[in-house]
This record gives sequence, structure tokens and C-alpha cells, in this order.
Amino acid sequence: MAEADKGAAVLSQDSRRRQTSWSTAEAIKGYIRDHGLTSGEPLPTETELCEVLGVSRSSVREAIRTLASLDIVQVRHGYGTYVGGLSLAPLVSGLVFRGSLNQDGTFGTLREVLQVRIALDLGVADELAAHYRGTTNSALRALVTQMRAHSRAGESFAAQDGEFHRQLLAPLDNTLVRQLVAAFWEVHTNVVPMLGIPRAADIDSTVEAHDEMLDALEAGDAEAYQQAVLRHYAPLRNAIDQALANG
Amino acid sequence: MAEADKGAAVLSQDSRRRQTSWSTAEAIKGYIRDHGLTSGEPLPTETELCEVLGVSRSSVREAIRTLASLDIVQVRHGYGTYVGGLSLAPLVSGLVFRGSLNQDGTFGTLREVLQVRIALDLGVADELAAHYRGTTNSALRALVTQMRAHSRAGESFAAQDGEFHRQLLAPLDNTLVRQLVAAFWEVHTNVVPMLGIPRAADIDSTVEAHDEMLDALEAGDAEAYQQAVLRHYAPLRNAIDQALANG
DNA sequence: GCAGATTTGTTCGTATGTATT
DNA sequence: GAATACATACGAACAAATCTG
Repeated sequence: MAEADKGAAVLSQDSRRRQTSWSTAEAIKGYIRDHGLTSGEPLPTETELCEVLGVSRSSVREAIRTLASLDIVQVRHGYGTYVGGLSLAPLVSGLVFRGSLNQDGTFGTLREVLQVRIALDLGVADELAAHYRGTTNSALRALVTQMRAHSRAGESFAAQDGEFHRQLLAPLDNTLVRQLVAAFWEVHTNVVPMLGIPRAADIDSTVEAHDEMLDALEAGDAEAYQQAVLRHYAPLRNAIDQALANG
Repeated sequence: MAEADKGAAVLSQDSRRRQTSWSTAEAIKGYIRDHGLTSGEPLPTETELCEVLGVSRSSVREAIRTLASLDIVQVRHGYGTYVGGLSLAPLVSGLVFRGSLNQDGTFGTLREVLQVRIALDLGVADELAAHYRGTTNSALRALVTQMRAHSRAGESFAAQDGEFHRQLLAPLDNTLVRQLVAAFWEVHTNVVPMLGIPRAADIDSTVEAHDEMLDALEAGDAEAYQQAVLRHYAPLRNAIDQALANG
């Protein structure tokens, strides 16, 4: 585990260099790397790791718990420990917690998340337009139809919205971008209910913007897609600005 | 801790709902929230938390370790536990580990990180241009000068590059974006050395692109800034594409 | 469905290292 | 330097969950 340790260099090295729980976590990461394990494959049992690493079970457990919270390993009670999904779940829970700390921070977090979501959506315009040019996408259109129905009935369409964005970015050859977009969508939908903001009057335009985004992409027009993305986020952006101005 | 728990819903809810170490971590988060604690403020000692939460020390310790790995709390050996910086450190370490898993994944990770960095830099163009319009920034210019000197001497200028980007985005009224940019910069600089790629011949153009970015911003020209950003990343992008094609 | 083996989860007690006063 | 408070580490025991035959 020579070079890859540098990722943990964000922490104070010297003070933690000797601590067994820290080095144990690094050792387990090294074990995964050296044995070429990938997501879902089993790790040795806790007692086996104790022997291999030469530390007590308590230390192994704390190290495993640390790695589990980062989704590097996954523990199944009574069965075993496995390599985790390496997802962005820790990012989500951290940001949601940050947003839940205080009412001011909630609005601020949402505003900041919104700007990031917009930047990411705009940043993949070219790649998406190139992929969708000349295609027809009935599954995505169906989701918009469902969204429209729910919106007119005054109901939430979060599920369909999430699925739309997930499917829309599915062809992207960039796992990180897809995970980031999904993560910030999740933070977004978790933070919004904390605010108790009234249902925006112009929420319907968000639904229609999904259709416009798809229109633009199927026409291969990246710029029109970007404009539709901005219209898509406009109602929420207005609601936040208004709330920040009033509060 | 009613609604804010949803952030943890990414994990398998039912199986973890009853586990004390999981609920203990949630309880500590609730303690922080309910007492309005902010970064740097002290938490009760482990033994006090045991009494308040009614669980054993081991469970409290594992919960604290979980939260520490998410930078929600910070433990100072022999002194006490404090509310953490709520930084994006877990994101960095997770991505660096992902990049270290295998050689193929390293290039892939770098390529993906690069696309995200570009999207974020482009996404803040308007805000930066509005802020820098008509200003002169000697500190940033000095960093570019240092970069140029190091580059011509065949040395690394990573430190100055990181500082340049950090200072450039400092005026942004968006903590999340600044942290994300810094985090991905860190992942980037940690992953690159794993590849052993030769020094690109066109690396000098990266240095000059920093000057061009600043020129554009001081002129208030967001679009010129975006072009400079793309030029800034072009050498590395070429190196990656070439490596992916050859390997 | 049941019983037993395996594995993780929780707890306690004790000894040690570390930082502050 | 001494005293105090605290975190760190270890080992052992028992509880709970899961799989296998």
C-alpha cells in the first residue's frame, strides 16, 4: 500500500501514523487492493483479519466500521464482510446533515446544491446531445407524462423526476458524473422538505422543461438543451431567492 | 431527529434500524443538531455520552469513529471530541481509493474527475466575471509567475496551481462549490502520480492559460474565461486520451 | 421446520498512552 | 515534573443474526 495512502494525507499524518485503528483501516484497504477484490467480493472474517494484521478484534472492528461508513466495505450481520459499493453515499449523508443543522444553513445548502446541479447538467450537454441526436425515447417521454399528471393533481413527482434524470444520464461514459448528479439530487430532495416552503405556482414549467430538454437532445441541439435546463431549475431558484430575501 | 435522518436512507434501513451503533451515531448527530453546536465546539466525553444515550462505551466509540470518518466530529487524543469541519474529506479519500484500485481504474477515474472539474469551473464563470470585472489581482499574478518559473525549470508547480485555484474561487458565495473544486483538485493531484505518465510537452500552455483566465475575468468576459479554462485543461486531457488509446 | 456452526454485534474490565493544567 | 482527565487498545464473554445440512 505504497502510493495510494496519500488519499488519507488530508488527515494529520504524524499524529495518526502510529494509531492502530487508523493503520488497520489502511491495511484493510491495502488488502482489498493487493488481492484485486471488487465490489461484492468477501473479505476475511474479523478473527482472520485479527491474525493477519496482528491487532485485536476491537481495533479491526473500528477499522471496519470506518470503512463501512465510507462505503468501502459492507457488513452483513452474522454472515460476513464484503467490499462495498464505493458509492457517494457518505457525501450525501454529510451534506444532508449539514443542511439539517440550522434553518439558515438549510436554505444556503439548497442554494449551493442547486448551483452545482446546474453546472453538472450544463457540463454534459455536448456529450448528451451527441448521443441522443436523432433518437426517440418513449420511456423518458412516459415519465414526463406521469410527472405532468401528478403535478396537475397537486401531488409530488419526485420519484419520476429522479428516474428521469437517472435514465437521461445513463448513456454517459462517466460513472462519477452520474453518481454526483444522483447524489446531489438526493441531497436536494432530502433538504427541500425541511423548509416547508409552499408549492411554487410555476412548478408546472418544471415539468414542461423536461420535455424541452428531451426535444433539444433528440434534435442534437446542445445549446437549446442548456436553456431548457436553466428553465427547469428556474422555479426552484426563484423560490429560494424569495425565501432568502424574505427571511 | 425527525426528518433529517433520511440522509442515511441510502443504507439498508430495516437491517440497520435496530443496531445500536447505527442509532448511536444518529443520536449523536441529533445531539449536535438539537444543541445547536457548530464546528469546533466540544461534545460530551465518551463516558458522558454513554450515560446520556444509555449504551456501552464500545458502541459510543464505534459511533464516534463512524462520524469522525465523515468529518462530522473530530477526536483529539487525550483531550476530547469536537464537532468536525463537515468537509468533503471522505469524498476525497473514497475517490482516491477508487482510483488506486487498479491501473485501468486510475486512468478512468482521472478522466472522470477531469470532466467534473471542467464542468464546475465553467459553471461559475458568470459569477467570477461579475466579481473580478475591473479589478487587478497581483497576488494571483504572482502565483502565475512562480508557476512559470517552476515549469521552465522542469519542476512541479502543483502547490502554486492549487493555491491559484483556491484564491480564484475564494470570492464565490458558495462554500459547496469551493469545497468540491478543492476536493477534486486534491483527488486529481493524488491520482496523477500513480500513473507515471511522462511530463507533457505542452504543459507550458497550462501555465499561460492561468494568465488568460485572469485576463478574461478582469475584463469581465465570462466566455473568454471559459475558453481559457478549456485551454488550461487541454494538455492533461490530451495526455489521458493518448494513454487510454495506447494502453 | 429444526439444530448446529459460523460470523458479526454488544458489553465489560483493565491497562496504557497522551494532552492539558 | 506531577496530577488529572481523557482517549486508545486489548481480551474475553455473551447475544443476535445468518447460513447450511
